[in-house]
Amino acid sequence: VAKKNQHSTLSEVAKLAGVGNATVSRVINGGHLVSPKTLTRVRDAIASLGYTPNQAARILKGDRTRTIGLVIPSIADPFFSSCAEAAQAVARAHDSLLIVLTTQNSSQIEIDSLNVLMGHRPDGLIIAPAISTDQKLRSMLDQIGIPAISIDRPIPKSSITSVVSDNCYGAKIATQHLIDHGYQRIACLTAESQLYTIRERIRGYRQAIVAAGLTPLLDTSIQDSKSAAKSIGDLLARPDPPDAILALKNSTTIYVFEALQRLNIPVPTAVALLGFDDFELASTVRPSISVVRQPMEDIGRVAAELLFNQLLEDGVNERPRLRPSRQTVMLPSRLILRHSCGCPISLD
Amino acid sequence: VAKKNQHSTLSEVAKLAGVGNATVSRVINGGHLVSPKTLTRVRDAIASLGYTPNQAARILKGDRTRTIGLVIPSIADPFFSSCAEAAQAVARAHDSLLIVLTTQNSSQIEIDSLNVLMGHRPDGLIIAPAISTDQKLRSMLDQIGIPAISIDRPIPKSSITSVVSDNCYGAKIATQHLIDHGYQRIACLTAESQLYTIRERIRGYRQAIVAAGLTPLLDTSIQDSKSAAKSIGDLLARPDPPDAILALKNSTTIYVFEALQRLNIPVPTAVALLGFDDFELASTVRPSISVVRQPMEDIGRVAAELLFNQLLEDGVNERPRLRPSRQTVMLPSRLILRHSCGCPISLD
DNA sequence: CTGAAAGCGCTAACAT
DNA sequence: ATGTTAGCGCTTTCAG
Repeated sequence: VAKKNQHSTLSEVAKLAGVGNATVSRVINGGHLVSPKTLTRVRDAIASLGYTPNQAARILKGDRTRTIGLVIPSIADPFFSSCAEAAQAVARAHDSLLIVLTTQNSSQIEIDSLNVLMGHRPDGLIIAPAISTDQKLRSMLDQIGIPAISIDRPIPKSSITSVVSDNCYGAKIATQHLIDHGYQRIACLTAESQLYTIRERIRGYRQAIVAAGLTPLLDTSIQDSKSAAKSIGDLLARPDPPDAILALKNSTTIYVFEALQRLNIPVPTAVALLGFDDFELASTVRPSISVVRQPMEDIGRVAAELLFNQLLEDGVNERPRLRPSRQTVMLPSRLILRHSCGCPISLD
Repeated sequence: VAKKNQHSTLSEVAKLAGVGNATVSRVINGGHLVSPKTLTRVRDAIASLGYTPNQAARILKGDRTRTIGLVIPSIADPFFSSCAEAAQAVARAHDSLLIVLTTQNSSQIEIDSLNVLMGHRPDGLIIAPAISTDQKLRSMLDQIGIPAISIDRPIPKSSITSVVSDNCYGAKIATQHLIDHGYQRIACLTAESQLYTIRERIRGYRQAIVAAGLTPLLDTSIQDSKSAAKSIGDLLARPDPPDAILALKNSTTIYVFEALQRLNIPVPTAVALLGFDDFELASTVRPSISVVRQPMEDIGRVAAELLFNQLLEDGVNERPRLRPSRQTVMLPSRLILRHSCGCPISLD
């Protein structure tokens, strides 16, 4: 007993308007080549039936589905939700639907999500890989046969273009800024040192430190404010205690700030602090926290624009070019100076 | 010159495996009623072709599309992205896809989004109405013929179930808490007083104030920390200056905090502060800020669960019952006590 | 257990 | 300017 779909169909509209299917189809696709009278009649029929074209049927006809996929670790993470918002705006401008799937940073869920997504035959796809070195992911992405772009994390050895922020440079100028302030022993604190973004930032930190003839001091074990406090305690107990701290990711910045506060260590006088990733209250807390700000929205926007560019090109050339040459687009981070690094800027 | 879709099809799998279409269909739908030998053969064929069933074609066959829609003002807003994350988890558990569309709080975009969404024939839909009193929205929702649930804001005069937090009660206990502390002149600061949520909170504030025989003191003009400072300045200049402030929404809480800080007004000694909506740094700033915390994830989760319940029921009864009786589900807010209200809790 | 065949709603030739 | 018709890829009777 098939429960008949209660949605009206194109044929019903055609019948009601007393025209053929093709005419209705023309009307819903812009109404060209249709006489004004018919146009009105059909539009009235559509309105009175509350008809909406069934996308599944259109998609089934082939070619473009006007759908793109976005696969990200989490939708609640400000970084990725900003990317998603920007990507959605671009998709909308191209008259396409963005389907967002989350992976919780699990490779398995990622593969499952990709399979679900592919069932909907997206025209293209943007992904922030859970584990960018994952072999399965790489081969899967090579198989799917639609343009893909990675964000936040490049996929090594693949031909996939990626859009990332200039993590290395951002960390480098941040470190350099601390050096310019005259700090000599700059510690670098972080977690998740296996991630591409973090490794890049560490690299930037190292470059600046070495170039200045200083000694790197790295602790990658900051899981929460407790471990931050422990780390800072250990650091300060050394014969050569740090006079500045560079935190390489959002949570670390906050944990370090909390720890310094709890340990009653005056910032920036005893120890200066410079963090990564801006957040709403960075300018409100005392002292306000200087940070490297990543262009989150830009990453989502540029990735989506690049994707649609590829789609357009592929549409023009008959067969999609084997692969557009791989590239990595680096978007500039910005140093936001506040008080915690020792800058004498006045609050407003 | 139609560019043939490069995806393989069910028929191709069938040909390769040397079986009929129906058999392949059975395999991808669980593999019941198929002999083990055939099963393996078909599965191998599927794997070697990298075949993924085309959802559009399945959907076209009718019945369930295993898709639900979520229409929210913004995906970058922590409140809604938390809802979205929770709803997606529920959808996934029901083997369904969640399609998220944003409205920027514009009624027009909302209607457009709804139309786009309906083209994909979702089984049901969750919506946080841009303007919950909007007449067009209401009639549209009544037309679409699929179960819908609203979140955060009920839709008056409609039969749509909604899931909201107990804004009124939350504001009431917050106010009561301040009263219990002994504050006598409690001002209430907010913005967007036309929104349902805010109106409810104002109601709760009033109830508590009046019940205690105190005088309400309301300012709904807090747009930023500048206007917060102005408002607070005015308030303190009165002959009967407030000794406590209740902020009714996230941004107001922060603006007020910033303003108090900038004006060098000691909290909670000169003026106590209690805010709405928890945020990551509420416990980090000094003093830490007491707030009413809304169950954001629960709202998304419960709404999705309710929706799937309705879908299941509708599936059982032949025709969807005219309308399940309308209801409003209120989820409890919680008072998170920290220092800003005057509580002597020790930080940990 | 398995296959043949009839559509699902729409688009795109091809006719008229 | 408009109607006819053949599928798109899949599910689902209905017969073997």
